[in-house]
Amino acid sequence: MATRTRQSQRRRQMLTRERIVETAVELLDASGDGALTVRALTTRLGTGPGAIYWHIGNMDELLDAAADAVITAALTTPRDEAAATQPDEAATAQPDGAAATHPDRAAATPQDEIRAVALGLFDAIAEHPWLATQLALQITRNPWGPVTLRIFESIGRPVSTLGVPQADWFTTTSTLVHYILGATAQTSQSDETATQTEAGRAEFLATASKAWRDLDPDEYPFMRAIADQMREHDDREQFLTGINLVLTGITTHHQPPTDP
Amino acid sequence: MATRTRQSQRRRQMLTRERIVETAVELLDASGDGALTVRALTTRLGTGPGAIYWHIGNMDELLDAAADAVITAALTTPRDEAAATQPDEAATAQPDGAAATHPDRAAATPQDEIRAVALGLFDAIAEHPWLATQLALQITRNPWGPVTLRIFESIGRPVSTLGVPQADWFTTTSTLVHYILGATAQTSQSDETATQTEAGRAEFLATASKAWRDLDPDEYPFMRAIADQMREHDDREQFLTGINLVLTGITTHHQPPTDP
DNA sequence: ACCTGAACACCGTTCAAGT
DNA sequence: ACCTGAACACCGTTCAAGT
Repeated sequence: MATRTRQSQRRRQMLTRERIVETAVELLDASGDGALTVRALTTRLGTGPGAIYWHIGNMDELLDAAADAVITAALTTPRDEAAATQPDEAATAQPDGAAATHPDRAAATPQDEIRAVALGLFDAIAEHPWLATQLALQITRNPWGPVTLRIFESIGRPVSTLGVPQADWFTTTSTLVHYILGATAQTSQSDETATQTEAGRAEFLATASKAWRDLDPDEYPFMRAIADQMREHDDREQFLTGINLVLTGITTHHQPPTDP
Repeated sequence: MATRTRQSQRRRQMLTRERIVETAVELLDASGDGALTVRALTTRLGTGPGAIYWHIGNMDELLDAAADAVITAALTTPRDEAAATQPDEAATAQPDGAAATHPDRAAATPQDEIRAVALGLFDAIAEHPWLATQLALQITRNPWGPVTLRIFESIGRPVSTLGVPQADWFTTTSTLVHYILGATAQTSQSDETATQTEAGRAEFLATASKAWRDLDPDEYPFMRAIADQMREHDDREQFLTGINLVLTGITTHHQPPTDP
């Protein structure tokens, strides 16, 4: 039968840590957060649990490795891909002021580079929704693990050419990274299936908007006031605006306007 | 024996959803993230699992309720407490520009109110470390759940009196909230025990700083460059600086300086 | 309506035993 | 050195049965 040959084929290639991490990412991509179990791995790899545990210490380590692999790819990928991965959406959803997404070679300005890295992370999480949860967990449990380090380095590099005094590099970069992580955490997607199509997303926004307007006026006056903006907003655009807001804060804090 | 009487005492007061949530918070505070199990609840409440599931739908719902309870308390608490909860630290660690922590009545300026709410969340997470993980999980799994709503409302209210056009309220508030959530997620504490004492924290910072300096110079030039700042930084102070940076970005973006 | 407690399905992890 | 597979401890959750 086909099953037997596929299994033996799988068995034929040797089991490595790399192959386990690869399969873990596949499982997570295919079926989301709860799908990565040792047993799912063993059936897909045609082995037993002991084989897995020979190569990886435990489940958390594997989750870390999977997240690290995807994040590293997202951060080292040529920046153009970030915009190219979502072809149809990019055309409609991408508004003005997103010139950063198409630098032909090296980024033009540090700001462009920061925007490009941020969008790279944003898009990576859009492609791998489990990453949002995983990033959040890693950052709380191991705040200076390899993933956080890589993100800090990627954002910090352009920050260091931004003109802020070196003494402020750490705090400045932290502010940017923390915003990026907070924003991507919430933006991942509310309902994995409903948000896939454009119509489904519109419906979701309309529902949420209506829910906000129906809130208690005494307890939630602000949320009611912005219910309309909720319906009309675009996550990616809002994310970029936030980046620009923080960048404005950083630069104006350090270099008061030279022209009167 | 004492055990028997205590148990029957517990049994005597009726089991309510509220009492279950209360006990859940106690367990989480006492022993952290993994300590909240149905069985731990049953022994502590002197019941069986069936009794628990009569009052709460499932474990996730209980976790949500626990987080909601603590967050709500942190957001409605008179702002003074935020500074008062960490008496000795507040004296040393609190630098300049933190006048916001002691408004005698209503906050003086919107900025002060925003800082006060943010610090309230920061301190709540410092007191309940499991909140960091829980907040991160909730925001990714249910981006517009009650907890997020409450935080948005608390930040959005002062934002609406900041002078930015109403059309930008949602995006502006999002930027602030996302920064706050990202920052508090990472800041919770690296090693729960080691960071409790001042000496332990200093040692942790020194170790991390040294680790950064020992990184690969080609891969991590930036992290190496800021290793010193890591050793000397204070989380709370850095958090406040980040808030101020974002606030600067918001206000300068909307009201160009009127004086030349 | 509210609670009991045994039972179920499903985890991650271990480890003697094989090759 | 690398893998097998049964076994263990521990989860969340259900449900017939009681009061």
